[in-house]
Amino acid sequence: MTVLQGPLADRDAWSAVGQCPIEKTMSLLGTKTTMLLMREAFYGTTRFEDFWRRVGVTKAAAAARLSELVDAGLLERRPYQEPGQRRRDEYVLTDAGRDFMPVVWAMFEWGRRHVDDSRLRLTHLGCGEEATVEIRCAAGHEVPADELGMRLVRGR
Amino acid sequence: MTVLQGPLADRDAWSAVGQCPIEKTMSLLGTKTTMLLMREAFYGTTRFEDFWRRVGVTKAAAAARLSELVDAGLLERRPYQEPGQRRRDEYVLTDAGRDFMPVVWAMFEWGRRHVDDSRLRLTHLGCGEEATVEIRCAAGHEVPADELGMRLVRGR
DNA sequence: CAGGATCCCTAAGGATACTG
DNA sequence: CAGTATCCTTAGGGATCCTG
Repeated sequence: MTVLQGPLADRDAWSAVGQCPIEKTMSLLGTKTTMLLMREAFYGTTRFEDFWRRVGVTKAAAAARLSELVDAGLLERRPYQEPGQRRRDEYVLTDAGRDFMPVVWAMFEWGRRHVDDSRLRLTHLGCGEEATVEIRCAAGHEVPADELGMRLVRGR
Repeated sequence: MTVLQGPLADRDAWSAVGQCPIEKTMSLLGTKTTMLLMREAFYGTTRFEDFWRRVGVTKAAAAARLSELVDAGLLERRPYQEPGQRRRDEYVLTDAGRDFMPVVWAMFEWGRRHVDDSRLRLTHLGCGEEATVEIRCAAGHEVPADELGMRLVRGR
């Protein structure tokens, strides 16, 4: 599995490292509804009504989670106006929101392979090939489980 | 964003597709404790005591989530015996568990970049380069948000 | 060390009704 | 359409005590 390097070798001496980013991410966005709202945003949904109906939750739940997503910076409220209607807001992805795609699609892929047996496939529209979520290094190698390590950098 | 192709173009006509794998994955494994237990498993933790202590939860919570992970097939109980001690079980990753790595490390990466500002970095031990979680197609292209689509395959 | 049992608390959601 | 307000239920988790 993941190997801990240098000062990290002793898993119990991690106090200097601080709270884990996984924990912070889960505390902020770790509910089923939140993941499904992000899925919808990736599918192109922007209107409140479409969000709660497609995700299958009540308006109250959708409103609460959408506000959290806006506060966390993954979605942005943008005003729009339909002819003859009053001004409303729609929810659009920010860069931080788009950056969340690997999380959502990694869950999709795991579920598809190990529980769901779904017929849906992620696709690269550019070339038509199937797409997957993978761990890869800056040199371009795909990183298998036993070659993945954790390192502590200094400064920022 | 993600573009829906062919019969999927109308997001509201998805009844044939069935329940989303993301939803199933979150229903099964969507708690903070579960994610942190998987993080520990990736770090190499196998003993019950280490799990609950390092994740920072009570033994009751750890036992409940670990059992779920075993039932879901991500961890496996394996008997071991220390000299002079009774037989106990340790928890080791299965293939399905290793397959869950992109989910956990994608969360890690998002949190590190957008909330935590952590000094930890994923590393490819083979070459020493930094590793990230990315979406890539079978032809080897990295897939940007606006080139990711969803397709419905037939049969299995 | 590896749990199971009990009691209490909190966050997330469902249902339903109401407003601009 | 886009929410807000209220009431209720449930799952996850903390604390504490007990057992093999």
